[in-house]
Amino acid sequence: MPRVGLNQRAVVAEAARLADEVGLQQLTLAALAGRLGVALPSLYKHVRGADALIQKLSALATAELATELTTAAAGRAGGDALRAMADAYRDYARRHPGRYPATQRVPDPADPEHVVAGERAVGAIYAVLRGYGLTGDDAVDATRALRSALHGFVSLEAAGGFGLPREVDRSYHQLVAGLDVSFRSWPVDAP
Amino acid sequence: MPRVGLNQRAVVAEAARLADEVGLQQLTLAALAGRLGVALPSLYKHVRGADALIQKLSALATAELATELTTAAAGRAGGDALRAMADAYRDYARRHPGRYPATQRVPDPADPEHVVAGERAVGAIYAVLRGYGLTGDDAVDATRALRSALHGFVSLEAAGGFGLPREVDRSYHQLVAGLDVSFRSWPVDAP
DNA sequence: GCCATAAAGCTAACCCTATTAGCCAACGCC
DNA sequence: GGCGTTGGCTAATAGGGTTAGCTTTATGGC
Repeated sequence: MPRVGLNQRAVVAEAARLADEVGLQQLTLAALAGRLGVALPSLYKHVRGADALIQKLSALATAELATELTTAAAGRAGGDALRAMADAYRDYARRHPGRYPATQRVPDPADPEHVVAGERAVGAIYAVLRGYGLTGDDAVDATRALRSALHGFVSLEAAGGFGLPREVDRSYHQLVAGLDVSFRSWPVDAP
Repeated sequence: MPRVGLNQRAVVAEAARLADEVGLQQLTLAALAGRLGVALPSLYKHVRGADALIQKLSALATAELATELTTAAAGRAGGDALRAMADAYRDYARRHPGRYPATQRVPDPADPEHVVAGERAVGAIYAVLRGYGLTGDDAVDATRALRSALHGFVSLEAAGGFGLPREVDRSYHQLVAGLDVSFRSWPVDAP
């Protein structure tokens, strides 16, 4: 009986592909094992269990997203960088409907790769905000605002929450333009 | 053997309480049945199944949220109304960590109560935006932006996504202030 | 008051997923 | 070529959801 020759990387990579096809909720060890041509319990040689698998998938997706955000913002500044990054963000979420929700898991402190990926993603946002002259507490608030707006939009869109016929692209464009305006006069009012 | 005397309302209400305690993901028919002092299959006399239960829970939570948003905005206008509504939104999500995520399910078209609840919630937002002079497509875009920002913030907060020590209340306040600024000059740029 | 019927509960059985234990065989190294 | 490591397997357990079919309670018409 020849071996399939799996390792953790391959298992997680296939899990990511499967998640994108069927959705993160429907990602099941049974289906994954079937995909890999292996019996279900064999997966336990490579991952600790279902939860650990998703955590690893989160690390992978976060790293991918961080890279795409960084690339998008490279060589741009201010509103240009913001728009490019926002587009990259939404684009990733739409191309990877299964991986994207996994990126919202908080990184496992025991997984250095995961932690680094998370820092890279936040760092990319920070860099864009620096272009608006934001640092310190203001940058923290602005980062949270940006993440909230992008994540909120993208997840409502994925959930089918936008019923009306009005073009979603236009709405996203407006949202990002609104963020640009806000960041220009950040912090918006005195506490 | 005396009857417990359940009905769908009671089952869904208890499901909502349980979800708030253990999380929507951990809401299980088995646990719910135990709570209600009934065997698991008995629940099928009142709900079609696990998925239908969550959909009913979504209808309940959406109705509650719509009411709270409407109440918060009543008697206020402009930035005042926006802030009151945003506070009510986050407050609901924090008081009801299990119900809140259920509100993001798209309403079941076959459930008139659910549909109405969804319309009331969106209507409350629309009313606030009318205070900014927004109507038509602009209001659609602004509604999506507002929902995205609030939902994004609240769900990142619930997921523990805000690691830094910076006060979360302050960040939320800034986010809402930023929305206020944006809505004042909406639409932000020409398409 | 009585009985027919609908509704509310039950048990039993089945399927699917995750997990653990323990066995066996393939691969890699010396 | 032996031999340890390790990647795969089967079997078994537990938990959740679902369906079928039975029993008993409440209820309403007469």
